[in-house]
Amino acid sequence: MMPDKAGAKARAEGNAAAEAGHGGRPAARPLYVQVKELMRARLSDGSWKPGRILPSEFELAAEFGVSQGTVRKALDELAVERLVVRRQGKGTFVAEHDEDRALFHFLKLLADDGGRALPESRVLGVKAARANAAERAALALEEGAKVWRIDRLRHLSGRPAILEQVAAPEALFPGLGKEEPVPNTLYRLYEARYGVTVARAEERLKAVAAGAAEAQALDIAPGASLLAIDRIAFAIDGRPVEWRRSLCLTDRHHYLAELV
Amino acid sequence: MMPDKAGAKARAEGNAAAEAGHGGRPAARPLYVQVKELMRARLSDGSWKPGRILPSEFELAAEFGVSQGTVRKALDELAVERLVVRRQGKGTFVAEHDEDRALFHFLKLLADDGGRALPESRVLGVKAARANAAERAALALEEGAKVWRIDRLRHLSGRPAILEQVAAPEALFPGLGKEEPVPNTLYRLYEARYGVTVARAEERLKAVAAGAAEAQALDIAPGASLLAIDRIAFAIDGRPVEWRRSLCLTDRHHYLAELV
DNA sequence: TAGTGGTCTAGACCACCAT
DNA sequence: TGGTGGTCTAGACCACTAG
Repeated sequence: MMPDKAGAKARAEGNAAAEAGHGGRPAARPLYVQVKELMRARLSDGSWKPGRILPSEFELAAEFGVSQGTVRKALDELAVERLVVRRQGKGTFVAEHDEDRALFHFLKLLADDGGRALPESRVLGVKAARANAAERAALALEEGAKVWRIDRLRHLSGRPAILEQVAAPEALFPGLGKEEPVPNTLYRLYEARYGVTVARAEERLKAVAAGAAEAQALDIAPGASLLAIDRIAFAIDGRPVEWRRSLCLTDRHHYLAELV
Repeated sequence: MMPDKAGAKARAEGNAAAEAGHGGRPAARPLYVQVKELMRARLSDGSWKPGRILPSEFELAAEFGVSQGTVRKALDELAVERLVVRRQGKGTFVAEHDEDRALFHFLKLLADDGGRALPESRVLGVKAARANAAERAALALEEGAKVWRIDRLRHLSGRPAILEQVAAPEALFPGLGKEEPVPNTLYRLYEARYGVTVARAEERLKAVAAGAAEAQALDIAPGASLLAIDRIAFAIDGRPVEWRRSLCLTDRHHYLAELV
């Protein structure tokens, strides 16, 4: 543990406790924030892989030279961010995009009757291309950078309901387009195959009119209203790693948002 | 403080500290959760009014017969729920729907260029009526209960953009329809005039086609795509207190959602 | 200077889980 | 039975605010 300012020497010599809490340490950023960032870095760089168990709070405290309570506060906040999962009596684990989380945590579209229909996908096409301006802006890419574009049609309750184009940087996901088959839950693939964990996302919604091709794919009339969802997904370190645009039929489904 | 099970007598006699943390108390629900619920009740029943300062953590701890750390944990969670606001060096305050929060915290519609245009309202009509089936379902009302219905047109960036109907139970807001004028920020009125604090809300979104009357009000073509937002607002105690349906033009605006 | 919330530590006991 | 996270207390010092 290397704190921001003073106290580093004392800490390195093993009397961290005496310095950190009770002593006259200036502490630019709170200790628990520093511990949290160190742990976040391990989650981000692959030192702690998804699904694996973390050292116990006391072990982490000893390693970082802080008290168990400080480690706990850092872990609490990582748990709120869903980067780790606590299981009483067992330990603390690195969060994983299991099938359920991948499918439902980031998919806010529900059936009007309350059910969650399984969103099965049919891939319409996969190709690599130079990123266009919108993709470069969303993904913070340089001019000339390449992306994979995946077009697919997803079904809800057995009916075509979501027409979707996914754009992902080729540099981050080499060979993604050659995966056979492209799985239904891309985030699991990003995590397992490329070590990229999607931690959060931003979605921007608009109501738009269906174009001719979209109408045909979704089996609706041209000009019908569709819910357009633009999503940017961010990795643990905050980098944007995927951009997708989904056109959704909302005659029997709706998008649910909770405001606190 | 009346804990769930055992320890009540000891606590009432003043040695709560000895019993609660170190003793053999079974503790069905954690102490801090019980403290939190007690404080939530005070916020809900008007004992602690919006804007007022709370007793200090030590005073609350003494009153409830727990340690300051336990009160702190309860307050931390209430702060996450935005029911209280902490200000270092000053104290902890009951959260208030100030102009900004009322306008922007629950309004997720942003201009595409990133600006937040002030949503000015023009009231089209206010009337009392028996709640229809949809309103009864959303607001958990009995057959025959009455609601106020407020129709209004809201402008964003100077253009008509949101056509909205608000439904609020008459029993909860007597005389609401006679307020002159009906203010732009209803939640502030609910709070200041009726003691009802909106704590959270659920929104369900769909893309719909504009009807003739809607198209005229919004100055668009009939059949154009609109974003329909159904919102149910809940008070601190969890009761639904308002239902509103907003039809939004999204050609220059979008709805922003964050997924964690 | 006094009071408040914010951080940090230390140590106790509980509930849960695997063995 | 031993180890884990979960709760609770106690007491210290810091940073901020106000008089």
